[in-house]
Amino acid sequence: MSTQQRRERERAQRHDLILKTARTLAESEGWDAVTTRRLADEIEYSQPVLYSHFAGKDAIVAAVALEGFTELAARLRAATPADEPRATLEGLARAYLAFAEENPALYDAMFTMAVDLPFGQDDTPEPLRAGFQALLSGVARFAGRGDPEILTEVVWSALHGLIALSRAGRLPPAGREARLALLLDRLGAVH
Amino acid sequence: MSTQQRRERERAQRHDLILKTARTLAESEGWDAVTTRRLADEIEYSQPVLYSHFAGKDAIVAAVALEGFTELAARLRAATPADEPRATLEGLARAYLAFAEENPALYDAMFTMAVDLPFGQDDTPEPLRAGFQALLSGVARFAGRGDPEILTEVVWSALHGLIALSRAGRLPPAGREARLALLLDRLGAVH
DNA sequence: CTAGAATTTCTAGCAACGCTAGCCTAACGC
DNA sequence: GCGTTAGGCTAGCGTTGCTAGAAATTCTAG
Repeated sequence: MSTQQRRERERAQRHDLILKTARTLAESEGWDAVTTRRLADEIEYSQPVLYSHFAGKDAIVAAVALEGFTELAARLRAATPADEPRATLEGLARAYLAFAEENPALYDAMFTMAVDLPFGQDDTPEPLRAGFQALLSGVARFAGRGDPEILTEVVWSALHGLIALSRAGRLPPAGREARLALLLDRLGAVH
Repeated sequence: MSTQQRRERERAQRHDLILKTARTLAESEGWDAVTTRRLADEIEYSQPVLYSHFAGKDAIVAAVALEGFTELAARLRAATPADEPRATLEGLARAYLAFAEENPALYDAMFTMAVDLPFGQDDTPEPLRAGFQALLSGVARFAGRGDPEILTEVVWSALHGLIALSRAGRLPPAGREARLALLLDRLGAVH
């Protein structure tokens, strides 16, 4: 009985090793470098073991993305709310932008690659729900008469848009703070 | 002399045929279906001819994306400005969203795939410049005291964010109009 | 009209990708 | 200590983007 427990523990460790390696590799050399061969090589196992843990490469990316949502949610919860609406939103926005900037590959996995992570449905994975909830509970503080969910979705969209366009080289880096200030002015006021 | 002109004309036609076929195929079956073999098959030539027109598959996607920017610019210019700021922004926003909705694969090529189309730099291709300019000239009408470029960038980011998150299934379709209304309220007011 | 030259197009194949069948080894339970 | 079983590995399939070199076509000139 105990040997089986040890095996399961070792399997769990290898499971985490795969995810950790995939993430590290993606962050340092980009997702293109994360091939099944390269990944197998890094963890010092052969390719087929990957498929005993995950259904395929997409599933690995999706699992990494889920980790990302958990971390993002934690970052957003750690953004301490201020007294004023605008300052509260600023804290959330800066936490969100910092997360995306510090973990570009992870953010890509969450929003650009892992398209088939359902959201806003019954079978939405818990980490995704937690991520939205963390943003929502912050935004709800200054939603005023409006629907806090709608406001949260718009805030989220705007932040994601800033990141996506910046990353694609469509927005000049110089105007970063000015764009954020404008966004906070417009969305951080109680209506 | 005339035979060379005919050849150049034929080459140009085939050039356009490749782009048209790639775009149609992408729009109907997704970019995954656009392989060099499939594309060669559709235009009834062999693979290597593709490489006599474009440096590689990425270059084909980039060329399709450029077409997209030209069309998007036209759509935005066609959005007739209204007297009120909010209505003007609404026209632009609806034109932008409609374009993205009607040409999902094209929009993907423009913003998700063709990452190496430089922007905001000296060597920015003309269609990209035109696209931003079309949005800018509309937004500038109600920029108020603020920097119209910054406002344009934020508007653009917000719209792109809405599209990107919606497409990834991250935003419930039901709230579409509500999100747009909120966005117009906040960004379409003169400050 | 024909022979040689030049250009264009195709056939065939390379390396790398995600993924899998089937053998082989090693650990386990009795 | 031995048969059984679980797990990992080798080898290979089909597909991808891309390219070298042969084949075919078109043009030029006598």
